Amino acid sequence: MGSKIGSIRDVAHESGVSVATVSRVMNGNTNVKPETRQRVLKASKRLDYVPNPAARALTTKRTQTIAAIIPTIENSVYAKFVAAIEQTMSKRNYSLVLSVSNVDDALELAAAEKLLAMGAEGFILSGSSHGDILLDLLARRQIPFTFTSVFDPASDVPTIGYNNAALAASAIRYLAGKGHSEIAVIHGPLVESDRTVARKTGAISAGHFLNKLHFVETNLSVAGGKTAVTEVCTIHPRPTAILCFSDVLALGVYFGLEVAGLHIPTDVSVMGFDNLDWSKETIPALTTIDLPARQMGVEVAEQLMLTLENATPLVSQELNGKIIERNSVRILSHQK
Amino acid sequence: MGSKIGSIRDVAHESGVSVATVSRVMNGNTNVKPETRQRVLKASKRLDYVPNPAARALTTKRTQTIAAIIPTIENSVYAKFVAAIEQTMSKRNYSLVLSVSNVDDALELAAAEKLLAMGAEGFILSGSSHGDILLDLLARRQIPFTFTSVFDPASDVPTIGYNNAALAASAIRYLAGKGHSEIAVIHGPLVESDRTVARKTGAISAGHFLNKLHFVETNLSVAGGKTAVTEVCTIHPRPTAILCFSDVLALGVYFGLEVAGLHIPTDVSVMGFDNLDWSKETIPALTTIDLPARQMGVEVAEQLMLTLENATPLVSQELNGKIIERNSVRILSHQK
DNA sequence: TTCGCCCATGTAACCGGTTACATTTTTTAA
DNA sequence: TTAAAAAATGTAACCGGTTACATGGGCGAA
Repeated sequence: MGSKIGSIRDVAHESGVSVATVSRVMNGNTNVKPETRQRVLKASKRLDYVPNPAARALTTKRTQTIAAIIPTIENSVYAKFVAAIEQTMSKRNYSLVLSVSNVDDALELAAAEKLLAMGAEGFILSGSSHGDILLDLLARRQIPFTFTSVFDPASDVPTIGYNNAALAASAIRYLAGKGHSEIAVIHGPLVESDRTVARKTGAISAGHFLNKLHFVETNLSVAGGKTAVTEVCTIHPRPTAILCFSDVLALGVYFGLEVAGLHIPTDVSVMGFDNLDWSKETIPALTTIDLPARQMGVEVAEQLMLTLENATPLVSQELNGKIIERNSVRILSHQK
Repeated sequence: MGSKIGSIRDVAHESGVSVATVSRVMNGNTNVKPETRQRVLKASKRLDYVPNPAARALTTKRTQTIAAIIPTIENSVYAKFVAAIEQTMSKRNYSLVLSVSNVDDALELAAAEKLLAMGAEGFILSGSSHGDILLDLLARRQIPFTFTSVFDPASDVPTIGYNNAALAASAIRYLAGKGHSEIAVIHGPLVESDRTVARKTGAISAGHFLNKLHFVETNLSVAGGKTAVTEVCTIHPRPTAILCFSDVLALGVYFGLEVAGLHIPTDVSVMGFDNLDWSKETIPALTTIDLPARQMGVEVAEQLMLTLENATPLVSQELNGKIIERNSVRILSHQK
């Protein structure tokens, strides 16, 4: 009935050594005679001993916990990202605490304070626009943190991600290269995401020589993409291509165009952003931009762990997205 | 340059009171004179003081951390579930540590040990089939835990979820009621999910009076659903309805049927499971079974927190799924 | 005025690890 | 054989909170 959880002193007593030796065994310290080690291991197994993480954290000042604040895991690419972070950290016995929501600086700050009060040693933030109070807080406490999903060599904060503006620009250029000059761009709320803003900026910069670029803002969801189509259809002349800043939107567009009786890519070309798992399965298969979400998760997790262990500084890193050509974009014949 | 993080003694010194008083203020204890409280609050703000969670956990023996082990967050309904858990716990200052992967008992055990060593006080497990070693471990340590996504009043472990067998049976009955008697059922790997097994069992029990029920096992993904269609099309006579044990599969089926040149619901009816956000947007809108993923997350989080605080026992709870009729299932006229 | 009680506050032990330093044991070298 | 060096192990302080218990001040009742 020993319901009490065993402590290191119990193990020490049980195996007839001191607590220091037990501690050494538990931490893989080499200066322990093999047979002593065995004895301790046996005893700790017998007592079901697990070192108390709070006690350990108290002395070592390490919690092995990293926080991530992300906008949502419910759809899209964040789930992939989070899964990669979790896997990478779990390999090295770190844990991830997650907080969802960063549309609002105040909410994000509150979440961060909570995460901090839980012992998070490092922070993963999404995008590059965050409240000064939060950034100050992290700086004061000397908490390492990175921005993700963006790459900006000019930022003081390390950024690990891709160049959203350049990627959007390349998408526009790709479509232009296929002969499209009337292009609609569907995107999620600008106020919620600096990445969306960057993509829009990039699109504009690449699109100024085109007839027209039409931006349609909608909810970042399948439903949002679907309803945006009706707005696109009111444009004259009707755009020959729709660029969606997310595959999720593109899926909505597929359904919206079906409702409108428009065929992809014969009547309208569609291009996505993200390269989610299913995007190659749509009919027609979706031409999109592959974002290295998984790689980004691995990268950010690894850098943060390294920094926490060796105090090496975090470094910005650009990950490359690339256009995946499939069948949803048509070459405009009258253009060639 | 006071880079050192302030401790409670610093705050005590700064505000000219004892550590006990500071502690009382930080914990909202009432026995503190208002003006003293103010003085302490000021000082702690000035020093950017945040109580060390490890030290607190060490004495209180509470970490306010709950672990969840889920099969995947990458698609489907788990993301919703996790988001709900996180939100619910975050309101009460609990944190969620997540581990992804439970296809394998050994892996799951390893994950659980890690989570335990990180101080998880409660566990959320998915489904009802888990290794005995894990269950013993949790029992020995007296860690409260629940099975989720299933409801089974006969289980010794509290289950919070829905009755998978009954739901699948009701889906079959629904289709049969619409005149379908040749039904294909597409589902993910049986070995990976006892919920899938339960659904299959339920479908069989409700379907024994039908001409035929054809089960097709595939990957639990859009791609899996799509490829399963080709197998369904080889069945003679061709099933008039396809029941998918996940909306994700159903989406794949939509694309697969499009490839096969079959129209929904004219040629084939399709029914899903989950009621993901986008399922009402498909063309035709998907008839499916709504699973209360969000509610399940809230429920399990709340129960666990309650149990940890008041030692109230966990109780099984059935959440009701229900059929959402939309336009992807046709009434077979020759049947009426 | 004095006793007793309550409220506010302080003192110090304790939680369970880690680790610097001290001590004992073993090995190496002369 | 013995001193010195190296290896193994032990002792106890410390991390930063919480809290039981001790103390002291203010006030009402007698």
